[in-house]
Amino acid sequence: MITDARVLQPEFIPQEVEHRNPEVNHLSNALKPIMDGHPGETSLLLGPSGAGKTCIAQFTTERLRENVLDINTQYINCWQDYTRFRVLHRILDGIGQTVDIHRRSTPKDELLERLQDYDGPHYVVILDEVDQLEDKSVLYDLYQTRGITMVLIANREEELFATLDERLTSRLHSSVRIQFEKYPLDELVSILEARAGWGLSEGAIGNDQITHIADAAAGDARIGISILRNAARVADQQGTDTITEEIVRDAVPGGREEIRRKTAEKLRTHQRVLYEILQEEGEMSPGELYDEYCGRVDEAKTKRTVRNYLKKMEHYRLVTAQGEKRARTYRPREDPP
DNA sequence: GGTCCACAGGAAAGATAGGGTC
DNA sequence: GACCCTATCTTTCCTGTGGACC
Repeated sequence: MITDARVLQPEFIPQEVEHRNPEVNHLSNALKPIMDGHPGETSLLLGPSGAGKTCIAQFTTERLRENVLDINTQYINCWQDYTRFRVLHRILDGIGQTVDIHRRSTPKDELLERLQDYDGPHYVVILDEVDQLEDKSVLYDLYQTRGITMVLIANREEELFATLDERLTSRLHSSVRIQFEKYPLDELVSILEARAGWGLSEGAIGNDQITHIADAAAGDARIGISILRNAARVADQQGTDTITEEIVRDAVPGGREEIRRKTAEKLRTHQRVLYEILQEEGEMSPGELYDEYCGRVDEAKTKRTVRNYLKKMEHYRLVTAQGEKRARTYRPREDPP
C-alpha cells in the first residue's frame, strides 16, 4: 500500500509544486539579486495554515541553491525556537559556527557579533511562524546584518505588525509581500492525487475518496495530507489494497486530531494537565480551571505561572481565550493549530 | 457611585540547570 | 569539585480594569 512514506509527511518538499507558480515566481524575483552577488529583498509570506507558505519558501530557496554555487540557507520554526538566543543559535548552526557555543554559557551578544562577523556566502534565513517570536528585535538585528536575506512567514499581517516596534514596522512595510490563499477544492484534489501517486501503490485510492479528503480538509493541504496519511495507515493495518470510502470517513477526524496531538506533545507536564482539563470540561473560567488543576497535580504552580502557560497555549493555537478580565473564559480550540 | 473581587499582565528578583574554568 | 556565567523558568509584587453587588 505505502510505497514511499516520506511523501506523506508534512515536511516533504516535492520536486515540482503545483498551483503556486505566481507565488514561486514572486519569491524567486525577490531572491534573484543573490544570483548576482547582491542581497535579496526581505520577503513576507502571508496566509492561512496549510496554504503552502512553508513549502514554497523551502522549495524556492532549494531551487536557488541549485543555481547559486555558494549560498547557505536555514529554516527556523519560531514556534520551537521562539527566543532570541535560540534563533541566533540556529542561524549560526546553519553555517557551522556553533561548535563552541553552549546554551548556558554564551552571551546572546556574542552570538550576534559572531553573525555580524560572518563573511561567507550569502545566507538566506527562513523564519516560519515569525509572529511567535518572543523578542522580535532579533529581526531588526538580522535586517541590519550584512549578507543575510530573510524570508518571513506568518498567518496574518495585522497580528504580526501589531507586535513590532516602529523601526521594524517601517522596514518590513517596504518588504516584498506575497499573499497565499487557501487551496480551492480542485487544486487540493490534484495535490493529493500527486502525493498518492508518489507514495501509494497504483490504484490504492480512487478519485471519489481523494475528493472526499480534499473536501474535509477545507483548503488546508496540511490537513488533507494528514488525512491521506491516516487513511493509508489504516488500510495498511487492515491489510487491504485500497482505501475505501469507509476508511476515508473514519480517517477524517483522526487526520485533524493528529495535527492537534503533535502540537500538544510539545507541552510540558503541567501545561498538558491544563489542556486535558479543558478538553474534558470544555469552557472554563480561570478560577475553575486553576482549582481543577490544583486537584490533579502534586505540586501546583502559581496562578501567575498558569497564566503564562495559558498564554503560551494560546500562541500554540490549542486554547482560545474569550472575554476580558473577570469575564474571561478558556476553551480548547476546535480547529487544528 | 463606591467597594470588593477576580483577572491579566508587566517588572523584578529568585531559582534552576548546564557548561566552562580553575 | 567549587565556583562562575548565562538563559530560562518561576514566583512575588504590583497596577489597571471590568463585573457584581450594595
